Amino acid sequence: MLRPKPVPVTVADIRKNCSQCHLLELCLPFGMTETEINRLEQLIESRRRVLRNKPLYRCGDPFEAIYAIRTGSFKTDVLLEDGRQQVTGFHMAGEILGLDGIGTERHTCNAIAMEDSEVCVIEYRQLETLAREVEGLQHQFHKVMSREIVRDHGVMMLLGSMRAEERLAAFLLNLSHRLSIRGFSSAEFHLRMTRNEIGSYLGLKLETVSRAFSRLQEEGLILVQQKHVKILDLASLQKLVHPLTRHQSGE
Amino acid sequence: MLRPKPVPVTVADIRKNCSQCHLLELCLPFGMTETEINRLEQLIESRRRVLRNKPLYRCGDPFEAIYAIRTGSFKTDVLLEDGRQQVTGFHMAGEILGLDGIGTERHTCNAIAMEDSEVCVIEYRQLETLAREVEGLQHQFHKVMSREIVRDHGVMMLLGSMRAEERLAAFLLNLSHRLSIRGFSSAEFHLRMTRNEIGSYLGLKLETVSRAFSRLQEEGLILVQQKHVKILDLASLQKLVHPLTRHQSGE
DNA sequence: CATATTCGTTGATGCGCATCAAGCACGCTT
DNA sequence: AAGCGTGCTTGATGCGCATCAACGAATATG
Repeated sequence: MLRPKPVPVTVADIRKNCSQCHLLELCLPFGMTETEINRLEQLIESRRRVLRNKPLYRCGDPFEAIYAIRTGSFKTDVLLEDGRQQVTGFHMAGEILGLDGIGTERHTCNAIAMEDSEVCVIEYRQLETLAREVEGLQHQFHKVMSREIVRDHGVMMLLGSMRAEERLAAFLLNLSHRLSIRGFSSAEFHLRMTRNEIGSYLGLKLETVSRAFSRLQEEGLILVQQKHVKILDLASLQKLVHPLTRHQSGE
Repeated sequence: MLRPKPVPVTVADIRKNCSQCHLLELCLPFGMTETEINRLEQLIESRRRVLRNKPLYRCGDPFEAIYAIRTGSFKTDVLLEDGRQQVTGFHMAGEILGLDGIGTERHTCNAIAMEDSEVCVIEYRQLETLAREVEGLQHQFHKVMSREIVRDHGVMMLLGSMRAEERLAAFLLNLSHRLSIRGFSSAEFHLRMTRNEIGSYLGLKLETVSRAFSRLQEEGLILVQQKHVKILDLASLQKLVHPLTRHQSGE
C-alpha cells in the first residue's frame, strides 16, 4: 500500500554504481565497454529500498522505469479477483524487473520483495535515449528481454509436460544454478519463498509441493528441513528433469 | 529439412512493403511516423516463402534475422529427445517471429509454417542500427518484445491454474480476438492446427482436447465440426475463462 | 477410384494430484 | 515463557485427465 520513497543517493555513490558492482556480469551492463558502462551509470538516478512483503510496483501502476535488483529477491505475481495469486517468477540480484510494462505502459503484475531488498531505478525514457547512443547498451537490453522470453518458454514446457516431482526438481536445479553464478553454494541453500508460492509458480498445490519434497528426500536426492535444502545427488536430479521422456501422468 | 531460399524481390515491391501493407497496424511499424516507416522499409531486404509444414528456422540455427509474418501462420515448438513436441505458440499475420534468438544468438525453438506462408525478413543487425536512429522503431520494437513476455505470462497462468475446458475456451477466445483484429470473423473460423498441437500448447492430451470441444458443444457454447469452429455464446465462454475463480480440479 | 495414412471422436480404466482434515514446528508478540 | 498465527507435513478420499483401445472421418497417394 504505502510505498517506500526512493532513497536519494549521493553522486559519489552513483559513480560506484555499475562498474564496481559485483553483479556487473549478471546485470544489464554485461558485455558493455567501460566507457559505455560509465554512461549507463549516469542514468541511474536513484536506488530504492523495498521492505519484505512490500511491492516494488503493482499491477496497473503506470510504467516509468525498469529495475535492476541490487540486493535481495522478488517474486512477481498476478492477483486474481478471488484473492488467489499466480506467481509468474522469482527474481534475484542482477536480474531486471518491470519489462512487462513496456508494451502497455502499465505494469501487468505485482513485484513483491521476498526479503528486504534494494533496486537500481532505471528511468525507461532515459534508457531508450541512451540505448540509441550506446550500442552495447541497446544490444544488452535486447538480450535481457529475449532471455526473459526464452525463460518463460521453459516454464511453459515445465507446466505443460512435467509431473510434480520433475517440476520441483527443475525448480531446485534452476535455483541452484542461479545461486552458484552469484557465488553462493549450489548444493545448499535457503528458500525465500513458501510452499504455497512455489506451488503457485509450478502449477501445484502446496500439499503436493510438500509431498514432492518429501519424496525427493526419500529417494536420497535432496535433504530438506523446512526452507533449508541440500542437494545430495545432482546427477539424478538432472536425469529426472532433463530427459523429459516422461510426460504428465506416469508412463 | 530443405529450406526454401529467400525469394528476391524487386525494389518496387520492397517500396510498397510496409506503408501499403494492410497489416501495418498489427505489425512492427505500428505507431511509427510515415518517414520512419519509409526507413524501415528500406531495411527489409527480402521476403521468404515457407511451405506448409516446412521450417522458417530451426532450434539451434544461428540467429540472424527476425521475421514479420505477411501471410499464413506458424507454430513455434521445441522438440524433445523422444520425438515429442511442445508447442510454445501459434502465430499469425503481422506477428513477429524469432525474438527468442537474440539472447543466445541461436534460435531456441522451431518455427513451422502451418500453411503456405510468407514472411518479411528483417536482418537483425540492421534493425538494431536503424533502431538507434529511429526512435519510433526502437520504441515499437521494445513494445513487441514486452508484449511477448506478457503473452507468455498469460499462458503460464492458463497452464498453471485452469481446467481443460477453461483452457480450451481461453484458447478459442484468443484466436477469435486475433482473427477479428485482422478483419476475419470472430464468430466462425477454421483451425489450422491439429488437436494434438492444441493439446501440446495447452498442456493437454489430444483426447482431452477433443472431449473439451465436445463438452463446449453440448453446453451450447460453440459448434464444432472437425476444424471448423463457430462461437455461439461468447459471453458464457468468457465467463468460463475470466473469473478464474475455479482452479485446477473441480472445487 | 481404391487404398493408405493421418486425424478426430468416444468409451473404459487407472493414476496423479487436488481437496479435506488434523497435527506439528516455527517466528512473532507481550 | 505463554500464546498466537503462519507455514509445513502427512494421511484419506475423490475428481480430472492420461492412457489404452476401437472405430469413424478426412485427406493424401498411386
